[in-house]
Amino acid sequence: MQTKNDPDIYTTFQAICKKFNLKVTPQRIAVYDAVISAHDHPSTDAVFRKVQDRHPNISFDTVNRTLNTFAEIGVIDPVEGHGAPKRYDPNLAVHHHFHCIQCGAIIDLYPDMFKRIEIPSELEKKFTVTAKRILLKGYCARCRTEQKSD
Amino acid sequence: MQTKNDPDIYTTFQAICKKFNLKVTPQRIAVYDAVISAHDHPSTDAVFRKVQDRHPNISFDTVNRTLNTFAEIGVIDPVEGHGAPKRYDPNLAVHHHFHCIQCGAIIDLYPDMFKRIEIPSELEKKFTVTAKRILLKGYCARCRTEQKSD
DNA sequence: TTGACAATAAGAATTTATCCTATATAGTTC
DNA sequence: GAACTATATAGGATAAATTCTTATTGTCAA
Repeated sequence: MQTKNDPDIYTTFQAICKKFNLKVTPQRIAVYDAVISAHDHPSTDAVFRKVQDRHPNISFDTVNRTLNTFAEIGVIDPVEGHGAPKRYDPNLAVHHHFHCIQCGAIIDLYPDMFKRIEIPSELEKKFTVTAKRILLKGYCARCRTEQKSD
Repeated sequence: MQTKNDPDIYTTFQAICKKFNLKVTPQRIAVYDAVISAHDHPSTDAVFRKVQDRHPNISFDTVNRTLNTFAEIGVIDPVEGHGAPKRYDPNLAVHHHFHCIQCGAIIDLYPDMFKRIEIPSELEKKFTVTAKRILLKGYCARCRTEQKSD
C-alpha cells in the first residue's frame, strides 16, 4: 500500500484521473490522500474529518461523492455489506454467502462446496471467533445477464 | 430450517420465549413466523411488509425491536456488515477480514494464514465472482477483555 | 483567455433505525 | 375467572447516514 509520504502519490493519482476522465481537483487529491493512506477501514465521516484538517471548507457531500467515484473506478473497495440496510439470516447452520454487488441479493452457499476453514491458533489467541464464513462477491445469475447485454 | 407449514413452529416459539422470559404476543409470533420461514435474507422493512398482511396495525418499531431481540437471543443472525455505515478498504490486494461484532472494527487478515479458497465450477457457471474472502466474526482483542470482565 | 463542461458547496430531502410515552396486553396470582 | 403487575405495543418524534437539487465555481482544452 502507498503511504502519505510516498512522493509518487500525486503522480499516481493524476494518472488515474486521466485514465477515467476525471478532473484533478484539490478536493479529490485530499480525499485520495486521506483514504489511500488509511490503515483502518474508514467510514465516509472519518475521511471527511481527516480531510477537513487541511480543507476546512470541503463539504461532506463532496467527500461522499468522491469516495463513491473511487469505489466505482476500483481505487478503493467498499467493505462487504456495510452501508446497506440491516438484514437477517434465519439459517443458523454453518453456511457461506454470495453477495451480489449489483442488486444486493445474498445467496446461501453450502459448506460442502468448500474446504474446511482452519482458524490459525495465533489468531484465536488474540480474538474470540464466533463465526467463520467464506464470502464471495460478484454478480448473481440475473445481474450477470444484464451486465453482458450492456 | 423450519417452514411455515411446520405444526411445531408455534410450540418451538413458545419454548424460546419461556427460556428468555419473553411474553408470547401475536406480534412476536407473526415476526417469528415471517422471518424464520424466509428463504432470502430479509431486511426489517421486508419483514414489516410481510407481517402487515395479517397484522395491518403492527408498527415498524415493533418489527424492528422484535428482530433485534431475536438477534440478541440467537434466533436469527444479522448478516455481516449490513446496517452499519459504509466503509472503504484502500487495500486492494487479496486479504481477509475479521469483523468485531461489538465495536465494529474491521481487521485485515493475511491470505497466507489460510488455505486457498477454490471456487466450485458449478458456482462460476451461474455467478460472476469478483472477490472471495474469508470473513471471521467475533470479539477483537480489546472487546474480548471487556467481555471477560463483565 | 475564454468557453464548455464538470465539480463543488450548501441545504433540503430521503432512508433507515431508534427513542419516548401513554395505552394495552400477557401471564400470574388470588 | 377477575385483578394485578410488569412487559409490550403504537405512533409520533428524533437521530444518523446518505443522496439529491441547484446555483456557483473551477478545470482544461482550444
